[in-house]
Amino acid sequence: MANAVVRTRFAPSPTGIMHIGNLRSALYEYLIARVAGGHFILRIEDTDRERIVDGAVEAIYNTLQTCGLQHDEGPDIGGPFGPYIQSERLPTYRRYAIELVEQGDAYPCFCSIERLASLHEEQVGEAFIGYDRHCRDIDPADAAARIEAGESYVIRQKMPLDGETSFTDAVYGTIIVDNKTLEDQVLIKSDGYPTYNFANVVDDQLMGITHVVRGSEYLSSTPKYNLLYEAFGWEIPVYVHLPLIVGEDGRKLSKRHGATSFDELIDAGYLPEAIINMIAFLGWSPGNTTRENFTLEELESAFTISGINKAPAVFSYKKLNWMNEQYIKNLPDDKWCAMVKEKADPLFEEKPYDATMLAHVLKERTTRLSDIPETIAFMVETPTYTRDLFTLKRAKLNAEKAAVILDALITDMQMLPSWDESSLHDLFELAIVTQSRKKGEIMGAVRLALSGKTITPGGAIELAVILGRDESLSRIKNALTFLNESDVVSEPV
RNA sequence: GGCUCCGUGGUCAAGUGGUCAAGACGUCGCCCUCUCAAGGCGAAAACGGGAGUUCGACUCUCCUCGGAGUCACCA
Repeated sequence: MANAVVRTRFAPSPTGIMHIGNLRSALYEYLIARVAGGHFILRIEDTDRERIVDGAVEAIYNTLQTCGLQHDEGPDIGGPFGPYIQSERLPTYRRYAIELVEQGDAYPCFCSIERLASLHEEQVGEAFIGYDRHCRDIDPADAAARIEAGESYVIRQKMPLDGETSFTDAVYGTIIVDNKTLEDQVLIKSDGYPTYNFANVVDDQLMGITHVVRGSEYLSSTPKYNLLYEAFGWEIPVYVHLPLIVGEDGRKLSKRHGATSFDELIDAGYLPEAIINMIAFLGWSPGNTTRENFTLEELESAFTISGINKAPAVFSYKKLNWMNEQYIKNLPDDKWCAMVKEKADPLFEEKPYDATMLAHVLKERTTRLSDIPETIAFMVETPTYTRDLFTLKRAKLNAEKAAVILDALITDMQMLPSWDESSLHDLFELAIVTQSRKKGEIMGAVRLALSGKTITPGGAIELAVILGRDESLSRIKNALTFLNESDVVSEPV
C-alpha cells in the first residue's frame, strides 16, 4: 500500500444540490490525490432509485469543473475501472454478495418491511439491538427454495456475535467497537440494488482506491465495512474521516442555515476560487505558516492529511465575505471589468457609462457580486436633493456654499475640452485655488450633486467619469436649480 | 438511551511538557481621507471543570460536564 499510487474518489449520490460539505470532501479527496501525484476518481452512487433527482449528475460535473477539481476517471471520461455509475454495476455487486453468502458471511433475509417496522417500535426506549437476526439461521437449502419460489428477500451481512473490531483512522486515530453493537446490515436490497454499505466497499476495492476520504458521519459504521474487507480477504484502505461542517448553532449544516449549496453561494455572488479557499480552511490548516490565501494550485502542493482537524467547524459567512473581497481585489482588471459589466449593463440599458472607471471604483468596495446593482442604483436614477444632503461637517460645507461653488464651477466644466480623469482633476484643483476653498468643499459639493447620496462608491472625479459629460452636467444643473430655488432663508456664506 | 467522536477567544485555528498561549475573520479605537471603502496602527477577547502523573501541564492519565455523529431495504 505504501508504494501504491494514491487513488481517491469523490462518490456523491445524484440526489440534488451540491452541498458545501460534499464539495469540501471532493476538494480534500482531490488534494490528497494531487499532493501525492495520484489519481482522483468520480463515481456516481445512484443505488437509491427513489431519491434520484433529474439533472443532479450534470450539476456535479458543472460544480467540479467550475471549481477546477478535474477528475482523472469518471462516468463522463471513462477509465480502466468503469463503469463509474453504480446502477451499471449491479451484476458485480450480486456476484460478490453471493460469494459472501456461500462462504457463510452473509445470508438471505425474508423479513417484511412491516415486521422490521414493528421490531423498531418494540425497541423504542430500550437499548439498541437492531435487527433481531430472525433469518440468520435459516437452512441454506430452505432459503434457496424460497428464493426459487419468488419470495422477496434482501441479503444481510452476518456480523460476529462477540469480540471487537478496531481500525486506525488517519485523523481520528484508533477506534475500537464491540462487535455486538454491530447490526446485520443489508447488503443487497429487495429491488436488487446494493446499499451504500456494500457498494462502496466493493467499488473502492475494485477501483483500487487507496484512501477512503469521507465525512465523519461514517466513522461509526466503518468497522462494518472492515469486516467486509476481511471477509473478502481484501486489504483495508487508509481511512481519512473529515470533521463535520456545522452551522452557527453547532448542528450539521443544512438548508435552514442559509445558503449551503455551491450554487446558492455562486448566485449570492461569491467567486468559486474564494469558496474553494474558504472551505479548504474549514477543518484544515497548513500549520507552518499563518497565510490563509491559497489558490487551488497552491493547495495542491501544500495540503497535508496531518493538518486536518478533528473538531467540527462552523461555517462563517463573515469570513467568506472577507475571502471573497480578497479574491475580487486580486482579479485582473479586464476580468473584473467584464464581471461588473455583466451586472451594470442591464441597469444602464442604453445610457452610456464608463465601465472601466466603474470597475475600478467597485473593486475595493465589493463584497459579493450580487451587491453591485444596489450599490450603483443611484447612477441610473434621477437624484433627489435635500438641503441637508449638502451638509458636510468635516469639510464645513453646507447648502449655501454648495450653491456658490457649483455655480462658479459649471461654466468651466461645460467648457472642459476633454472629459477625463486628469482634466477633471486639474479643473477641480484650479477651482480650489481660484475659489479659495478647501478640497473637501469643492469635491464634496460636486460628489453630492452628482450622486444625491451621502455615501458613494468613489469620489467626485470618479463619478463624473463614470456618468459621462452629459449626465454629469445635467445633474449638476439640477442640483444648482434645487439649491437656488430652495434657498428660502439665505444664510451668510 | 447504546455506541463512537469532539472540546484553545464570538468564529476558523497554531501549539504536540517549560511560550508574556501565534495568526486570521469579526468587534472596538486611532490614523489616512471629498463620502464609503481599501490601507496602516492599536485594543479587548481563549486552553469547559475536577483529580492525578511531573520540578513543571493547553499538551499525558482518569473522572466529570457539555456538544455532535450514528443506530434504515439513505447515502
